[in-house]
Amino acid sequence: MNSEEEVNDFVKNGHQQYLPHLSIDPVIFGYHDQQLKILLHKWIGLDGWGLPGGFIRRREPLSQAAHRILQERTGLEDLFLQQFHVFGDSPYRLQERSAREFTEKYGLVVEKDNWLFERTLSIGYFALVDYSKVSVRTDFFTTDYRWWDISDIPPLLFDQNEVVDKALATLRLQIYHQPIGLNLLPEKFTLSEIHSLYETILGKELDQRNFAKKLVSLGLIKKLAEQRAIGPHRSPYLYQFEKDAYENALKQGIVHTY
Amino acid sequence: MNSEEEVNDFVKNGHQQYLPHLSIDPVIFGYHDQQLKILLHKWIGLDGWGLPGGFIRRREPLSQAAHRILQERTGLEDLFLQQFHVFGDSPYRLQERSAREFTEKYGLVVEKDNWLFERTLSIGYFALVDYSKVSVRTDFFTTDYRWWDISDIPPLLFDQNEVVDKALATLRLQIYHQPIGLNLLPEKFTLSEIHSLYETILGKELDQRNFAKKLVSLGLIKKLAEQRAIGPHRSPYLYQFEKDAYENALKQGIVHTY
DNA sequence: TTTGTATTCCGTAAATTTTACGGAATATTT
DNA sequence: AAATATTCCGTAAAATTTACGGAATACAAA
Repeated sequence: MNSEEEVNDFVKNGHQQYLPHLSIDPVIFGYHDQQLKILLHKWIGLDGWGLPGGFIRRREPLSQAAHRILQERTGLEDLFLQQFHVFGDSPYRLQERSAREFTEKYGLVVEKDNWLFERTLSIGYFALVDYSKVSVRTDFFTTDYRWWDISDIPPLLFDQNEVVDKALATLRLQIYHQPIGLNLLPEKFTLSEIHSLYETILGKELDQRNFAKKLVSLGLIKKLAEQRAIGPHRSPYLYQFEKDAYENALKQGIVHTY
Repeated sequence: MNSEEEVNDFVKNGHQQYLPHLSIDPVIFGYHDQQLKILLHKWIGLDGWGLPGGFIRRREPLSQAAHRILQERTGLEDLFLQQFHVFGDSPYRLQERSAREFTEKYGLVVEKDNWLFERTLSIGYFALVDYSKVSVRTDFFTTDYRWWDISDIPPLLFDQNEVVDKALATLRLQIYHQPIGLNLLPEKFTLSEIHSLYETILGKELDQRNFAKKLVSLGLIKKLAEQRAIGPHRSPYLYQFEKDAYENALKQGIVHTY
């Protein structure tokens, strides 16, 4: 959606294609090189940073909409994506927005009862991706984007700081119950790599040896015979996820601590 | 909403008062006397059992709407009520319903594009109450109700069996991380009572002694000096929740097993 | 070839938590 | 006083979690 024609059509006729009152706002966590970031877009007019949201098509299943929006924004398919909460309490979520303001900011003429100004509840999803593999796309409303370190999130639009906080809390709770890493690490990875991943996401240190013991004893990873030469020091062995156990743990959940 | 006038107004003009495309469908778990049940209403016309749902007012915060709906249906305020999932994937949730059918079943004349026939996503909440303290109210659409044992849920409308299953799974997972019982047990209760409560909810046996030890060691309950005379046998001591620890555990979560 | 550097690899003992389990105590009824 | 029904208590074994340091090794530089 970038040409003026498309944008106009979206604003004027979007309600025919999309459900009003609802948006999907994904918190996209990007991990790479021991850093955990989230993807934010700069919304023009509103002049602030916000989540890369989208709308649900009228005959589109909810989870499909979430995947589509993520795909449109990042080019990624088939990743860890999970619904975590609906936000509909904050004053921002109760307010209807003004058409005049919109016209001033975007230079588009719209009617007062345009669907975009109605009260909108936000369905929060979060995803976990390798941000070095993402090619972010912007559009008419979002001209710029940036990956922000989670320790350094700027003030966001509406109640989206709350959304991000809750997403992070959910992710950190979840990692105790479900495995993570399948699409974030190379097919074959070292213990250090997966260890760093978990430490970074949880934001705290984990004993290297006990951590590895735990994952192995849960049957989630297995040691390969291969090693990887990466520098002037002993070469680490490579590990692989046990797909079956991994899938199973995703579904069933695991009860444990690290 | 019971007079014909009110119902007509709701059907015709409800969209002015309520958000379309969204409903709140609470799964109300009722516990009493070692039985765990859920509240279902018999929906006339649709001729089946379903959850006692409701709609969100246009300027009403989401969680307030959930509490209101519960209050309207059960008379209860201030109880354990929690959002757990949005349902928008099942074919039922994509379908729009037909006006003709509606007219046939309810004898109300409605237009084809009435708001009630549009695709509706369901925001799932679950609550936990003492069903002996509930006075259920019905309305024009729901003439009858019944508490159904969770092991014996009938086929429900739409995708609501899935909703109920997920609610139960969430409850059972949650009880490992957050305390339960504050509004389900008397102010002062015996170990047997709280033990039965947990066994019933989890649907499995828990060692009596270890269970009590755990709750005490977590600081969630404390033993009182009083006993309660209840039969031709030794009288049990009474216990009370430690409110502070309880509230704290609700917020922070506990990591443990039983 | 040797030496230095950076990183990986491994295992055990102590502490804590969880599990398993049975017999004595006691309030009431007969 | 005896019978009945239920509560109360504690310990030992098993399992899990935690804490922790020194030898091995791949490469680079001398």
